[in-house]
Amino acid sequence: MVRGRSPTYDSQREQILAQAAALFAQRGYPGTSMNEVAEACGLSKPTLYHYVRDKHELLVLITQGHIDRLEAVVHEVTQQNLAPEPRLRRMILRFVEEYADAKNAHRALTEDVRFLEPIDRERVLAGERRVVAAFADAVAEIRPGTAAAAMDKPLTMLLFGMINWMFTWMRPGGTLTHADMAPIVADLFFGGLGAVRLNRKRTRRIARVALA
Amino acid sequence: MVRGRSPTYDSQREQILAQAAALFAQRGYPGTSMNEVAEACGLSKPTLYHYVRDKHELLVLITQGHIDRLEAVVHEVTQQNLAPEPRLRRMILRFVEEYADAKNAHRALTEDVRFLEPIDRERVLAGERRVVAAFADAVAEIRPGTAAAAMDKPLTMLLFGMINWMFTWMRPGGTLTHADMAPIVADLFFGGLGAVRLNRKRTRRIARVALA
DNA sequence: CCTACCGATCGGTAGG
DNA sequence: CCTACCGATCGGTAGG
Repeated sequence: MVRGRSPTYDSQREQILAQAAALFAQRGYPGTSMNEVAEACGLSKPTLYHYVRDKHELLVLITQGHIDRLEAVVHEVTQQNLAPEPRLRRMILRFVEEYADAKNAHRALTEDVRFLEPIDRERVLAGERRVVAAFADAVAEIRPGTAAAAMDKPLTMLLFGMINWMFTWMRPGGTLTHADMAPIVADLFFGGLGAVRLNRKRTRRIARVALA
Repeated sequence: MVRGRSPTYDSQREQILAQAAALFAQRGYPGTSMNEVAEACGLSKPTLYHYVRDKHELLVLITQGHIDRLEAVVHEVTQQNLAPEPRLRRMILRFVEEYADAKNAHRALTEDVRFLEPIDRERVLAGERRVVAAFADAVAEIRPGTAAAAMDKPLTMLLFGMINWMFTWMRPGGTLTHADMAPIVADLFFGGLGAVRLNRKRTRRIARVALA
């Protein structure tokens, strides 16, 4: 006969993760103390430790949870069987929305993943690689041909740069929302792909590098 | 009669800044101890404190020095009196080169500026704003007209996203160098500008927001 | 330029 | 024997 956890245990834990993510986003993982996490949650430190094993577990749950949601978005969009361009446009929009909803977890993912233990870091980075691969696949289908294929990944990373950098300059209460920016990012990227593709001299040079 | 500093004082100080920048880039500012800085420099901690007043001064010198160099690049390119597009292309290339040379300082600038004291942070951010304004001016000259002017700054920030994000995924020893990427970023951006500009429906909506 | 320390705070846990 | 907490303090280490 198991008495079980408090009915509020899971929601309390979720609130702790949200507070910790906000503090990690503001002050970084090493710059955040468990005392501050406890205080932000309105809990004593021993009570905080009732809900989480240690500081490290907070970072694991925040970063892994975020990358899991991003992977879920990728799978959801992939299952819609869209053509490459609408598929990538859809993924851009859904990612920007996800970043806006989970901006604290997103910053922790981009800046604090280095503080994970190797085994946890490797699991998170594997998720990141699968996400990047899904985007790069769409880019590759939009840019068919073997010579320029070496540029699919770098171009995909430029796209991630535009959307990952948005959280550094967009104001939460501004007139321009994340949802407004998504189609602009997509237009800029798809419009720009044509300009990069048409540069034949470079394509030949890149192909030489790829074959070397 | 002043005995003066050791002739190696300034070079020793530069080496300390370089080592500290590398540690801040790896482990973040709060995650780096002065013991680690001293050890990396092959100095005792008291000797380290002979060259720098405190941990904070290291961060000030690293971030301010980097933004000063970036502003110098802006002024150098501006004085060449190029047309808007070649001017912006030149700035992109020179920035990417500067980031490659000072990637540790660049990461400290982007991630650790929040740990500066308010007065130092404000000075650094003022430099960043002048740099962004110089890029945004070139973007505005490339996209003349009043209706779409509200998008000059967001588009400029997407450009910064592409180049600022490069340090997270480019491998120092890879076949693709930072100098290779600069014209690709420029092609993608200028090619994409046309696609964003041609979207008249959105331009009207953005204009309404700007006038509201 | 060293050892030896300080006030404080770190992440984490004791007894009750 | 579980959970949900408290005031106080653990062993070590931070910047200086």
